[in-house]
Amino acid sequence: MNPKQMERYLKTIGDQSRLQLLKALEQKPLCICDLNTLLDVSQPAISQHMHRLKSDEIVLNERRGRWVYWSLNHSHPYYFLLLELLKVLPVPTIECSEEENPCK
Amino acid sequence: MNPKQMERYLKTIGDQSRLQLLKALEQKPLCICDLNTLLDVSQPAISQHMHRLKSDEIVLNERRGRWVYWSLNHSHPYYFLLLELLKVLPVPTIECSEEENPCK
DNA sequence: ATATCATATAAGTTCAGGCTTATATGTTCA
DNA sequence: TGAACATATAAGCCTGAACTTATATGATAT
Repeated sequence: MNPKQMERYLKTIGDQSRLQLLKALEQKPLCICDLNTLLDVSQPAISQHMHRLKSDEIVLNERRGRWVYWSLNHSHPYYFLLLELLKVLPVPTIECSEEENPCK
Repeated sequence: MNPKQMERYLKTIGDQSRLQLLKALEQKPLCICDLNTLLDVSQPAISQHMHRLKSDEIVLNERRGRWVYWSLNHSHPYYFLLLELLKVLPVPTIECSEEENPCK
């Protein structure tokens, strides 16, 4: 790995919004509308963050009907290093039950 | 640690110039003029990078006469995580002997 | 088929930060 | 003391990226 590639990886995870999204996904796979209850930004912003993470293969996604579910890529070379970083972050509050999140 | 603080740390190390500077310091303490032979940027740029790293306590510095020597801070909470990242980077070529570097 | 809902893409704005050059500060030594 | 050298600070430029709103795409279900 060269410095430029490592910079790219660190810039991808080095964003407070994406760190919170990753922390939420550490618990379980979630769709965009679940993740949208976590941060105070627009739906396109969430989508853009997730695609940035995907372009670096840090997360995986899978469509299930109308929803696209996102999860951590356990096979990423820095998956364990990422877990080490996420360890010290607070678990965010996500609303993903039918009663709480109107998207279900 | 909150997401904003972690973002700050990752942004500090997530720069290809600073990664190369850190990799060089992993080998041994060096002064600005040594580090200046490593990257193709100006002396003020090196100085600014080092002060950014110092403000996050990732490196330490110590004046010895005209020179200021910089070293990794082994007591930083993420020192070992940093070593893990630096492990995969190539060791840069630094000129710091009297013959090679005119600053000595 | 078409309305509805979830997600993605496009385009534009704003702001942080990494560089530059110019200059100031600090140290040594004749 | 002042010249020479190492480093730091100041100010300005330019690019990338993190948002926004508007709109397009894709899937389900009536």
